[in-house]
Amino acid sequence: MYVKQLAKTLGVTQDTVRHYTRIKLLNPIRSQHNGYQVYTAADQQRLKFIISARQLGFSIKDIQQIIAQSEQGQCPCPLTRQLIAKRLEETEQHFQETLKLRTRMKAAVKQWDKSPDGAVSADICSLIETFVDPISEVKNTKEAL
Amino acid sequence: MYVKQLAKTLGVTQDTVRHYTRIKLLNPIRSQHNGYQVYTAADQQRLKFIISARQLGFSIKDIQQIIAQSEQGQCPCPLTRQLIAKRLEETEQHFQETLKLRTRMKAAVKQWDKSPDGAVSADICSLIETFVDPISEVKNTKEAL
DNA sequence: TGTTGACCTATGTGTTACACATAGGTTTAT
DNA sequence: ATAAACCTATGTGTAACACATAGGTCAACA
Repeated sequence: MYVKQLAKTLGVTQDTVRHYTRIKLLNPIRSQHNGYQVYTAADQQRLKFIISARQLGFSIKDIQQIIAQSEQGQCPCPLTRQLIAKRLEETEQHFQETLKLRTRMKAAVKQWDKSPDGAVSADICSLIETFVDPISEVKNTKEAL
Repeated sequence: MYVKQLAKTLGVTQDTVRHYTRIKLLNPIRSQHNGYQVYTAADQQRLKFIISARQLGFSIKDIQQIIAQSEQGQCPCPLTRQLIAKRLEETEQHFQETLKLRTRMKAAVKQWDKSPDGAVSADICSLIETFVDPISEVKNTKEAL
């Protein structure tokens, strides 16, 4: 099976398959005939696993670790539990930040809907420069009390 | 003012200042005396603007465009409105994806809390391989009706 | 058998927004 | 003059691929 076929079968891009191959997550065989990478059923199973793990938020390095441990005959489940706990924390963090950013952006759009374009002054963009984040405003107000 | 001072004044890292300098977002002067980058008040104002814009979700390329337009004597506000609309869409997308990922991860942790470590079988990690996403399950169930 | 054109592949480079590591210059005290 | 502390510039690394390029392969057709 060549790269295109494998990629199509599992619903990823060829570049993704090639990327995993470059970093040795997949280990196809070089065709003596034409130099192409030939993927076996084992590679396909491996790729399927990688996709599942990626969907659960594991990084590629996580996956490499998990696979390595599994290949050494050890049960990787404890490692998996430990890794996902860490990743979940990060995702939570990231989620909160994204939420805040979204809120801030919406506030800006709303504020700007009522603001005229600024004059070309010494400033760069008056919209951006005069925007006041309601969130930090509330915080600062509270702190000032 | 050298890089350290500027960075400290505006609360960013020296690497950030250097990065902006490398990509010409900041344009300090080379000291003839020692080859160091010397930042002026204009650079400081510029950096302040960049920080504000970054907090609103603009990419560095966005900021480059906005500044370029401003420097050409044009009011960048219409561009700014247009760009934030696009970025907000992206952030919304990203937010939804992060939310879904978080949900999925939490579901996995919950499911795994009740699962024993799998046996070392032909599989790589039974936890990951047997995880069933409740979200897509619901979806598939609905579709099957 | 030779050749054309469609299709496929491998590999190098680009992407984002910086962080980190290295090597070496500067400054101040001695 | 010299040593220690501090500062700087610059090259490289990061995550997870996407994109562009160059060239090989294969089936059909002459």
